[in-house]
Amino acid sequence: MTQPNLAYDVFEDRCPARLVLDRLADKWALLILDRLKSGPVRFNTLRRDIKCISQKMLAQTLRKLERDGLVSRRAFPTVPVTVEYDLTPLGKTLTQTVAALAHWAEKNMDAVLACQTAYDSAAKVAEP
Amino acid sequence: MTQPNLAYDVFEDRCPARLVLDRLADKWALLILDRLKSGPVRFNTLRRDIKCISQKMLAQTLRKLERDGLVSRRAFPTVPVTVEYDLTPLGKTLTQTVAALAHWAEKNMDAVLACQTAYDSAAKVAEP
DNA sequence: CACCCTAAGTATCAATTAGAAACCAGGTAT
DNA sequence: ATACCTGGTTTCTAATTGATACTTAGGGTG
Repeated sequence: MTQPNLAYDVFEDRCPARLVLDRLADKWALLILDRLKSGPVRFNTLRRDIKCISQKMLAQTLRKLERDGLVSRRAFPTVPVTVEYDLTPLGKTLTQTVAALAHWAEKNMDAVLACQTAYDSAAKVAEP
Repeated sequence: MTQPNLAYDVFEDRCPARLVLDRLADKWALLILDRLKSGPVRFNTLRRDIKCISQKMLAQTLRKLERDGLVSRRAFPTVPVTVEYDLTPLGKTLTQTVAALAHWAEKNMDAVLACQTAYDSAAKVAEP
């Protein structure tokens, strides 16, 4: 696993791949990408569906994802204005992976929770 | 895609799956998990390999991953003390997915960078 | 006309979090 | 004695987040 075949390496600080991973390593970004996997969604629908995301973080994260070419924005001159967000082809190449992460979280949540409880009670015993 | 078959849903705010995703949606956690995929690694090796991670964030993230049952810690009474971190069986079920994310970043970095440049120059034109 | 409604955002400010750097324990080597 | 090793913790500052309010542009109602 120590084969730097690719020119890029997420472990390198200067490597732009690190920046890209950093963008992906974001709760809201992952949830947005996952929510968009089945087709275009409007701003306020995202806001409603991704519980407790603030308007600010939604707008901010969408803008970043758009800048990165993962999400596209289309505004329709309806009234009030309609704005649709969708995955770009590049964004679509991520859906599998993002969905896998979200799915892992849902599937293994119980195990993680149990580990946390065990860890915490062990710590309580050790540290009187 | 609107089938809440699982009892848990990352889109729900109260759902613990959200907490788990939140832990995974972290730059340092992903890099640590990825670095550990090929076997146990010592603290300072992690620190050296994951460029520019601070001691504080490394210790903090390792502690969280340990609490979540994804990473195990073993201290050997050598001198100076040796501490090895390793993936737990639960942690190992994540390696595929995490590696896929890291790999995606490395593979698609150029495309993302190009999109960013295009986005920025378009913005510069639109906003004089 | 005045008033309130919607969608899709910004602006503002407090609170949380990350990062940089120093410090610590406990032991070895010089 | 002094300096150095590992594996941390503490402290302080800078950046990010979250909560809340405001904006813009138009439309419907009384």
